[in-house]
Amino acid sequence: MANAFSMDDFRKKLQERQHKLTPQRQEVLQIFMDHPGEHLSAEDVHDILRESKSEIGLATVYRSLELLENLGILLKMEFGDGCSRYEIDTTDPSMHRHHHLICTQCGKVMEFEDDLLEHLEQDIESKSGFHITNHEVKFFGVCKECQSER
Amino acid sequence: MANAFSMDDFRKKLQERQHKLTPQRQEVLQIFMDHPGEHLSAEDVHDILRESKSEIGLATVYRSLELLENLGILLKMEFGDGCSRYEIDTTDPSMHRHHHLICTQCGKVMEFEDDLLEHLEQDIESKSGFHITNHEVKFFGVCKECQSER
DNA sequence: TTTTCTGCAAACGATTTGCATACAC
DNA sequence: GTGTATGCAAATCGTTTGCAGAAAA
Repeated sequence: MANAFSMDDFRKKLQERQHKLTPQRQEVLQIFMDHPGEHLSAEDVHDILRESKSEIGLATVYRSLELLENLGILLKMEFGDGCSRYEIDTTDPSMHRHHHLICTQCGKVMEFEDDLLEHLEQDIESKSGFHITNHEVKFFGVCKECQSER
Repeated sequence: MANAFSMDDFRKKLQERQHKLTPQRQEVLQIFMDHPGEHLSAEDVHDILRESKSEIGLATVYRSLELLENLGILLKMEFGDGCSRYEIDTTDPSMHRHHHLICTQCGKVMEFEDDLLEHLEQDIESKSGFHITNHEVKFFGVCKECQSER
């Protein structure tokens, strides 16, 4: 089980780079642990924090998200709605990245696991000399629910 | 050859929706026809127009791009550099969409043809009930040139 | 104590919009 | 002529940054 991520791991990663473990950073990370499978924007995080208890400056939220991304804890992604969204990076070397299905009617984002792209990556690397480090796949369409509504 | 796109097709599409064929719109489309394989932002288009001859308001460029996208003539895409980019939509039912290889060092964007995703789409549709209308695949990595520079 | 954070407000860059004028039809 | 488009400048929205005070280490 490579991804039982804990606050302790977080502390360690911070120390390695002489960063400090602040309550704000803990709270931001905690939100992502409490909302698995969601794709939260900076505003989302800020709102959730406000609702629960602790007000954190929006700028601090942005800075925390950037830090968490640099530490490899969060993944940053864009769904075309004008803001960046994040989720915990559950990638481990033996796992396959998941793809996103984005409903163009209700905006819902679903996830889909697949490993078909492994072959494609190898093919691309050998044909183009490009060294691939990451990929991002988005499918746009209409979800089941929106299809049944008329 | 389904994609010999012409200004006449453009005129027709505009008329269908009671839009007008203005010189500005023609020039914007012409730029994309003159720059195949490039992924131009609104600023890029505006700069090219300025360099060549005709100054067009930036707002008009944005409005033209949006219109061309709605008419299905341009495809809008994001490469994570903070702005939307466009290229002529060369999709036709018998062709496969191309993917993008984005070099995270020099920012270069290359294209890659593949049809592996056809199977994946069918798989997703049958498993999830999601009706896929489009997809977008990006590979991030380091291009051949950047690899050889140290 | 020293260095790194936070919060605020101001700055930013891409994109959008209101409105008066200009132009395609 | 009539309705749509343009150009400009102002507004907007997400995100970033400068700086002084606060808090980890």
